[in-house]
Amino acid sequence: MKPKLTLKQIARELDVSISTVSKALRDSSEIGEETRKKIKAFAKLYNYRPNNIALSLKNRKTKTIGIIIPEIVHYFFTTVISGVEQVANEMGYNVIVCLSNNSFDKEVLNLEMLANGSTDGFILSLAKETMQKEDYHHLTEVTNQGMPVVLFDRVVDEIHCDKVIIDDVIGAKKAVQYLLDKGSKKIGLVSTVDYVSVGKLRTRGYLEVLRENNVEIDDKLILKIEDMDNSETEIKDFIDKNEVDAVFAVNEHFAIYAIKAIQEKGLKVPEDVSVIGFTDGELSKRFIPSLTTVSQHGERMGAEAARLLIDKLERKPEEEESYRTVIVETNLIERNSTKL
Amino acid sequence: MKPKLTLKQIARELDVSISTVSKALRDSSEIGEETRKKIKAFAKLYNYRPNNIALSLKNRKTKTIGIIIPEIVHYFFTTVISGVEQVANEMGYNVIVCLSNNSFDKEVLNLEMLANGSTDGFILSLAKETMQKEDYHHLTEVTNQGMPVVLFDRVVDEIHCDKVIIDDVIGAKKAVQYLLDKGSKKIGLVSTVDYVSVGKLRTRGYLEVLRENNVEIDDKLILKIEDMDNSETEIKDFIDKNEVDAVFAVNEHFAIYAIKAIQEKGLKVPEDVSVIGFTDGELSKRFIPSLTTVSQHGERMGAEAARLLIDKLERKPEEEESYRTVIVETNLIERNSTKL
DNA sequence: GTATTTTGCGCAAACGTTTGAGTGTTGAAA
DNA sequence: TTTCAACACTCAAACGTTTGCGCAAAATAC
Repeated sequence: MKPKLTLKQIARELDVSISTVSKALRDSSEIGEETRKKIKAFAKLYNYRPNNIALSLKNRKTKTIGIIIPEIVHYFFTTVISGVEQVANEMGYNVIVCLSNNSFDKEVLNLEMLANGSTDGFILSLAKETMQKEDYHHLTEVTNQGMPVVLFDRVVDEIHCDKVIIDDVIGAKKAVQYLLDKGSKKIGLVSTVDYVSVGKLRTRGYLEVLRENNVEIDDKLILKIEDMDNSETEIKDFIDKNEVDAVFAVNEHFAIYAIKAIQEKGLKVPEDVSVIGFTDGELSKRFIPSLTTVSQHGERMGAEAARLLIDKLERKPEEEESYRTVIVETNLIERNSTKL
Repeated sequence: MKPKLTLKQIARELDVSISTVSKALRDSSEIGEETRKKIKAFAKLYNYRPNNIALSLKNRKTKTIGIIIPEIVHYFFTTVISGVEQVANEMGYNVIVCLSNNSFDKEVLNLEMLANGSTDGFILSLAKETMQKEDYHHLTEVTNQGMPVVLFDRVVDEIHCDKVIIDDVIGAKKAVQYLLDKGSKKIGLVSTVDYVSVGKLRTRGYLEVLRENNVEIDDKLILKIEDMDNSETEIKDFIDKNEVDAVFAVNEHFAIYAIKAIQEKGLKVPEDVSVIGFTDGELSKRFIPSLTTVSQHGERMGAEAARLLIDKLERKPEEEESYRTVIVETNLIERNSTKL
C-alpha cells in the first residue's frame, strides 16, 4: 500500500528541489546530465506517473471529452461511443460517458457536473424531453463559457455549434425509392411523432419520394407512434387494418414488429410485403428474415464528432469561430426483407 | 464568453478575501449574517459552481468511478453500465467509461490513465487477451496503491478484490435441467474455448447436470468455438453433422446461429429441437421464435458492483480489508424456442 | 587576478479550493 | 480602566504540477 509517488517525494529522496525533479523529467536543458539521469532512473524504477488532476488544474485543460447520450442500452449510441473513443484515444483524450435517460433534468445535471472542470468539451445527443420542452439554456450557457459542444443525431437549429447528422431525408428517400423501384405500390410508413426530429425528417423523405414519383399519398398508410411502450400493438393494428405491399419503418424495432404483424396476418415477408428499417443494428443483421435497412454509420458519426470537437479544442483562440455541420452519408443495405 | 466564475473573482468583486467567500458559501458560522447573504446572493446571481478539478486535488478524491469494459457494442455490458450509473449517480458519483476492446495493452493503458488521479476506484471486466496472458500486474499495482477494484463477469481468482458474478454453473444447470425435464435426450452444447471463464463454467454446469441425471455424455455433442468470426459456419457444420433434440448455447448469437442451422436443415424450433441461450438481450426477446434464455441481469450486476465499490471508498481506513464476492442469481426466462 | 559568461540548481507563483490559525475590533464583565 | 471573550474577517498552507526568474559556483575570457 504505497500511496503513489509524487515529485515532492522524489525530491526529498534524492535531496534536490521539486522543480529540479520536474525539469529533469521533462528533459529541460537547465538540469545537468548527471542529476537528470539519476532522477529519471529513480522515477522509472518506482514507476512515477504525474497526477492528472494536478496537471488539469495547472493547464486548465483536462484532455477529456464528455459524451452525454439519452440511453446506453441502444445499439446506435454504442457504436457512436465506439467511434468517439477511437478518435479520442488516438489524439490523447479520455472519454467520460454520461446518460441522460432521456430526462431533461438529468441532462442538465450531467452537463453542469462535467462543465465544472471535468471535461474540455462535449459531444451530445439531446434527450427526448429536452426536445419537447425546447429548453436549451443549459447548452447555451456552456457554449457561452467557451466550451465547445458537438451535437449529433438529435440536433436542433436553436443551438449554435458543430453538428454531425445523417441526411435523414435522403436516407428515407433512398429506402422508399428502392421499394418503388421493386414494384411496390402501397407503401406504409411507421414513424414517430414529429417532435423527434429524425421521425419528422424521415417522414418528409417518404412524402417527397412519393410526390416525385407521382404516387398518391394516403394518410391512412402513415402511422405515427406516440407511446413507445405500446408500439407493438399499435403496429399490429395498423398492419391488420391496412393493405400494404411494403413498409418503411423509421427504426429496427418498428420494422420487426411490422414483420411479426405481417406474418401473423398470414402474409409472407418479403414475398407479399417488403419491409425496410432504419439503423443497422444487431437485430437487422440477425433477424430472420434479415432486414434490408438504411445504415446510419454510428461509428463514423462518433469519429466525425470527436474530430470536430478536438479540432475546436486545439485551435488557437485567434482563429475566428465558425460552426460546421457534417452530414454522414447513409446507405441502403440490401438483405432479405425486401424482394429482389 | 465569460470565463467561469471563481472564488477569487467573487472576492475581488465584493472586496473581501477568498476564504471569506468560501466560508460564506459553505455556511460557516465564522462569517457574519450580512456578508454571508451578500456573497450568496452574488454567487447565485452569477451562477457560481466550484471547480471540480480543484476540489479533487484538494480532497484527494474525485467522486468518479472508472469502468473499463472489453467492448461497448454489446447488450450485456451496456446494461451493466446502466446499473452502475444509476447507483453511482444516486451516491453523487460520476462515471467514466473506457473500452479495452479486448486488448491487453489498451486495458493497461486505460487503467494507468485513470489511476493517475482521474478516478477513486474501478469496476472492470477483463479483456479476453488479458485472460489469455494471465498477466494481472496492472491490476495488482492499482490495488497496491490502495485503489479499490471491483471485477465483474470476467473475473479471475488471482486478483484479490471484490467481485460480482453470476453463478454460471447453476445457470447452465437450470437450463439443461429444464431441457431434460421437457423430455430432451440428446442435448448439444455450443460453448467457447475454456480460457473464457464463462464458457468453461457453463460447460461445467452442462456436464454436471447430465451426470446428475445419469445421461451419458457424448463429446461429439459438445462444440467449442475457437474463432468468433467463424462461429456461424462452425455451428452450421455442427448441427448438420449431429442429431440433437435440444441445444444449449452459451450466448445469444450462438443460439441464433443454431436455430438458423436447424431450420435450414429442415427441422423446426421448438417442435423438433429446443434451443436455450444465455444472456437476455434484444435479440432473445425479438427473434422469431423468441429465445428461452438464462437471464444474466446485467443491470443488477452493475448496481451491485457500484455498491461494493462505493462502500469501499467511503469506508474508514481503520476498518480492516475484506473482499466479498456477490453472486447475482440467474433465472430462466421461458419463451418460444423450447417446447412446453 | 579580475570580469564575464555559462552551468546547474532552487525559489516562488500559479491553477481553484478548503480550513486551522491568527488578528483586529467591539462590547461586556471584573 | 483593565481583561477577556466573542465576533468577523484575513492569512497562509496544502493538494501536485510547471516554469520564469534569480543566484551561486564554476568555467571561460581578458
